[in-house]
Amino acid sequence: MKQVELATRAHLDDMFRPIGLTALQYTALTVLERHPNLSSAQLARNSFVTAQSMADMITALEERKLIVRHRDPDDRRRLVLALTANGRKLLSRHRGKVVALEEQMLDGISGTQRRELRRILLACRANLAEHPAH
Amino acid sequence: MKQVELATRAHLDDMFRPIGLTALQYTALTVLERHPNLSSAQLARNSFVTAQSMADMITALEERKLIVRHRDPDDRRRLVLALTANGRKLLSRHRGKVVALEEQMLDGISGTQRRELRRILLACRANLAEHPAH
DNA sequence: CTGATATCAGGTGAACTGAAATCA
DNA sequence: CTGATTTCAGTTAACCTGATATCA
Repeated sequence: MKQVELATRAHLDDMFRPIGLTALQYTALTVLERHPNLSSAQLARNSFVTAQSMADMITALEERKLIVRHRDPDDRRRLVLALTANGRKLLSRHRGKVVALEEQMLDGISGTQRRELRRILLACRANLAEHPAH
Repeated sequence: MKQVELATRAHLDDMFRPIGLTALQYTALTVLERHPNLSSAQLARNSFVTAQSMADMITALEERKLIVRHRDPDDRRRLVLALTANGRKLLSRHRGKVVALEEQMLDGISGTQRRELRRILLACRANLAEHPAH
C-alpha cells in the first residue's frame, strides 16, 4: 500500500513540479472541488491528518491564489475555503494527465475490480479509524 | 491508499513506541525474515526507495543489535544483512499484535477479496514502475 | 572503463506535539 | 467552563540529491 502511494506521489510530483505544486497540494484542490465550503479543520479530518498539518498546505495554496478563505458568518471561528477561478482553471488544465496516470496504474484491472478496490480501501480506512491510534 | 497507509503506520508506531522502534523499522525486520541474506541495496530496491534512504534504517537496526552485517566473501562490495537472535525474538514476541491489527483492518473482507486486493496492489506497483518517475 | 555497493554530507516535504488566542 | 477552530513554534521520520571510495 505504501509503495503504491509512494510511486503515485513521485509521478504526480514530477507532473506538477513545473508549476510549483506538490502532489498533496493538487489532491487537496480536488477535495475542495468535490466538497466546497469546507473549513481547514474539516479538510484535515477528511484527510486523516491534524489541523496543524493541513494548515501549511492551505497557506501555500492561498499564497498561490488558488484558494481563498473567508469567515463563516454563522460561526465566526471557521475560515471557509473556496477555489478561485485560477484554482478551477488549474484543475481542468491538468485533469487529463492525472486521469492518464490513474489509467496507467490500473492497466489490466477491470471496472468491477476497480470498484471492489475502492470499496475495500474505504472499508480498511473505516476499520482502522474505529480504534484510533491514541 | 495514502490514508490507509497513514492510519496503519500510526497504529504500528503506537504499538512499537514502547520498545523504541518505528513502523518502518519493524517492517524492514519482517522483510529480512522472509528474505535472508539481502544486501542493503537489494532491500532498498525491494522497498522502492534509494540505498541512502535505507541506510539510516539499517544503521538504527544494527545499533539496536537486531541485525548484523558482514561482508559477502563472494563479492566483497556487498554487506549481507541477517537477523540476530534478538531480532528474531522481537519479531515472534510482537507478531500476534500485528496480525490482530491486520485482522482489524480487513474486518468484513473475505479471503477471496483479500487475495484480490493483494493481486491488484502488486499490479498497481508494477504498472507505476514501468515508466518510472525518473 | 563501466557499473554496483556502501557511505558521508546536506537538504526537503510532510507529518507530528505543545501552547495560545478566538469564539460558540 | 467546555469544546472547536485557527495559528505559532519547534520537532521528527523518512524520504531525497550529490559526491566519494571500493571493488567486480
